Amino acid sequence: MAIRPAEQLIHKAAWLYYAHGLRQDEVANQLKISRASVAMYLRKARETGIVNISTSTQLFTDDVMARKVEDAFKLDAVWIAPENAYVADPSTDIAVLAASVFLELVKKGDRIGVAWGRTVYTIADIMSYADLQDVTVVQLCGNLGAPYSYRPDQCTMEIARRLNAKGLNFYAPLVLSTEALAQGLRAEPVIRDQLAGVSDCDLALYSVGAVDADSHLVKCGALTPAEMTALRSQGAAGVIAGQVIDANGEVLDCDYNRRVISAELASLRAIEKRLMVVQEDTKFEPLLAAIAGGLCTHLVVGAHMAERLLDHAGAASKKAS
Amino acid sequence: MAIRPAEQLIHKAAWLYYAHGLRQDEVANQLKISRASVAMYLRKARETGIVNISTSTQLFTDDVMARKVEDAFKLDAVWIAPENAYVADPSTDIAVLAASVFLELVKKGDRIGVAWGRTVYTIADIMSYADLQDVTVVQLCGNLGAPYSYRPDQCTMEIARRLNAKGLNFYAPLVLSTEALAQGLRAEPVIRDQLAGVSDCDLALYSVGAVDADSHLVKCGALTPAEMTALRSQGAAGVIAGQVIDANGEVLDCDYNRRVISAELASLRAIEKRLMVVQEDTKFEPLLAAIAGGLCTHLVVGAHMAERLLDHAGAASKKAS
DNA sequence: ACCAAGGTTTGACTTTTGTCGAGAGCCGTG
DNA sequence: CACGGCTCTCGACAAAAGTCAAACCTTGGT
Repeated sequence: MAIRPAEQLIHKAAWLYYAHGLRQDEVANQLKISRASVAMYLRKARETGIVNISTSTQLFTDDVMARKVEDAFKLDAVWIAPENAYVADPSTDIAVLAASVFLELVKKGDRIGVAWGRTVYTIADIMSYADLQDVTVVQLCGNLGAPYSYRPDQCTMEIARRLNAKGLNFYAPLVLSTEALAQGLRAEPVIRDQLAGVSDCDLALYSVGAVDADSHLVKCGALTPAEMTALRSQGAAGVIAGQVIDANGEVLDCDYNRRVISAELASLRAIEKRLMVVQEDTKFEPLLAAIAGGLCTHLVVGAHMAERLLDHAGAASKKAS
Repeated sequence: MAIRPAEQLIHKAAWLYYAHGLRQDEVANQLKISRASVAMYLRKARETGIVNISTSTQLFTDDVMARKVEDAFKLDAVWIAPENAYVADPSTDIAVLAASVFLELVKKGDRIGVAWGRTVYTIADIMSYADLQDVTVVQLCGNLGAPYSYRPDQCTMEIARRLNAKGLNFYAPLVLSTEALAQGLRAEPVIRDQLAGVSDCDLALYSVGAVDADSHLVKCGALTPAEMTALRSQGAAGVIAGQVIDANGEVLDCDYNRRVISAELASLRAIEKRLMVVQEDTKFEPLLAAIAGGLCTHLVVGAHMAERLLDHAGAASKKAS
């Protein structure tokens, strides 16, 4: 930096422009710089989180359907992204909504647990910047080998960066080749502390993975397609933070899970706000499993998925009566 | 309204524009309306608090001076508005800052106590809109006769309006002619409940009044200039929520105070965050009194006032040693 | 002392946004 | 059922904001 006009000037410009409502050229005059610079500073201010532009996500919770889903599944809050595309790329719609919701849920001083996956990374990627103080973002599960780009540590770091928060990574592989080694690693102080700290989180952000050949676990090489199929027949219904869960949302008793380094589901359940985001319609079963397991208090889904959830709940209650 | 496109459309437009980052003409296309309408909706969205643009007030707390004041007076947080005008009208600068700070301190579900005065009204007036849910704004003290425009109920209502919150007014005169009547009124359920509810607040916003002929109490006819002078010689040092306090920040034992309907200082002290805003440099003594009385945990002042505070603190500590 | 690299600043240009008055649809009322 | 009064809507213009390449410092290395 030249003479580090950075922070100070950016802040002043942002202040005059956004708080006082001056025009850019007025700001330029006050600060004795060119209007072009002001424009640039303002962009930086937005990118740094010095100014915060957020839009209320009310509309998406106020929806009747959202209320029904809340009631049917006893969730604290549900947001439904209207599928009836009023936006160019509907697939990012859920992510944009999720990012807004996330930012609305975060408070200063919070500790946030973040899992991994395409969904989470997409959210991180489009999330706007904020200036939360004393926020810590912790990684919920071990890392995966290189080939894939939505690595747990990347998700954690990226979100921490956007929030101006501290990122707490831990470097252990997500899955090891033997159970004994996994146990050993889990006992390692660095790892143990990290995992123990998960239950102290105020907010968790994750998605749920499908149990099929398209799963990240397969793509990353943690499991072969064949193993995945086998797990499925053993009752696997979804993947949470790298762990395979059954239809009740409990850890599936299988060799793979015993070799995984990740936060225990009990720790996750101890987190007050568990924000789950599901983009793909194909993840219906996994989502049901996650909800059944109490792994989600706050939910962001598309309209289509919401309908399926309601249908399911309706059918279930009819059968019960 | 034609077919009440209001909420829904405004919200969608705001969403596409601010969250998705589309341009106005793109939004117009999506929504099948003209760009001009979009521009109008967006303005409404901002005015309704559907979108929130806030700028961090960090710069003003990060200041060295602010830290010193915090330490010297044991305050939780201090914001200093630089007097060295880098803005056209420096007097509103403090108010703008105060409004931002206020919005930063408010949380969803909060209960907020608001006093009255020019300062408070100015803040309310320039405060941007927000969409806080479940916020209640309560009036801290009785009302004043008509002539003056910064009436307690107006301040309360205006702030409530900006926040999309519920305003809780109570209609009693600030000061009565006899002590007996005041006592009677205070015992009245409507009034008593309101006053009792003050200590449940999470945040208070007020300024401190001067004890001179310019005081609002005089201008509003609650006191004559002569009475004010008399109070001054009895030890009056400032005015908080309509009550006269002495240099220690305690209620002055005088006839006037006994006739006032207002929140007790003890209730005010029970409020976690007490945000005091002082615009005028002449209110030095009153401010000292308020601080001494523990009536302020968060403070917004101008640079000049901050200097005087520090000088005072420095002198006091020197004398002590 | 000179040069290259990196970042900042600027003026000129383009795109985007704000605004205004006119027109159009809807309602309650006489 | 025609009439103001009302708000919403639109097109066109003016204003403001965004962008870019070039000029310009500052710094650190050679």
